[in-house]
Amino acid sequence: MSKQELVVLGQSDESGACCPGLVTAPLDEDRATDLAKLFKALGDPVRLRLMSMIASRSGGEVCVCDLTPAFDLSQPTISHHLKLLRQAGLIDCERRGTWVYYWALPATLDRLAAFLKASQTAEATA
Amino acid sequence: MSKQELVVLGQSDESGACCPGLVTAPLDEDRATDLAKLFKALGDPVRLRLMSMIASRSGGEVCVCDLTPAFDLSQPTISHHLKLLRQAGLIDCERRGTWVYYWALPATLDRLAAFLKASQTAEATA
DNA sequence: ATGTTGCATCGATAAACATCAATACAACCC
DNA sequence: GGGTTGTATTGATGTTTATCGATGCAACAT
Repeated sequence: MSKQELVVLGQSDESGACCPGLVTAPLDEDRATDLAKLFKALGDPVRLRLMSMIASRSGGEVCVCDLTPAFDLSQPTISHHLKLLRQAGLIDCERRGTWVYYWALPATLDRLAAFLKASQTAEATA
Repeated sequence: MSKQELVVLGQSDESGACCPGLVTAPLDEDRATDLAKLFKALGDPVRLRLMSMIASRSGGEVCVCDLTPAFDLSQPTISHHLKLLRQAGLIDCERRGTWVYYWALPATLDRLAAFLKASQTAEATA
């Protein structure tokens, strides 16, 4: 029994076929534009913390009401950052009664990880 | 309710991540600020392509004179992006005669990769 | 219905950013 | 020296972004 891997949802494959990897070959313009949006979404401390707070709930969702008070920012600002993360495909949400719950979309994170992971293989000295 | 993805990965984690990882625990503010700078540096299509062009030269360096003509941008703009990548610790450079050569700093890429890689391990319970 | 609470959207503003032309600098060549 | 080439810096400009207060909307409670 070695590694078993089960991925649901659109993303086809991991580090190898689908995406070249940052180090394996120069990125073409389209892929660069696409991936840069993801990096940019994570390129803000508030969003990175939000993403981490959401993704570290392994089982599932976080209520916005648990996220907002963790920051010294207004509620609309947090809402705005959550929207950006959602537009980037990193998280999704659903309203349940009065509250809105967010959860991570691991496929997108995996895509980034795979893209960067190839970096390690090329430079043998890590 | 919406479908949650289920990712099972039997990898034996030898990445030796020094840092928590995005999914393992909520990021504290300092680490978030620090890592966000890296993501932001890669969050521009031009810089991402530059980074890829530089890093994909596994053995070594790229002359700026090879980078600039690959873009439809002015030379100062490319120079500016290279500076940002350098300030982020992703690349370094050296002048050799008339030309300036850039190379990737894999340790920084590895840090990002390790940070994201942990994302894949945590989704186990659904 | 009326009020209350949780969250999103709108409009405004100040800061950050990408970009360029012009210029400066550094190293070479003659 | 003077001229040329490669790269960085400067200054300006238009665009994007982070942030807020005010407001809107949805779901509950009474």
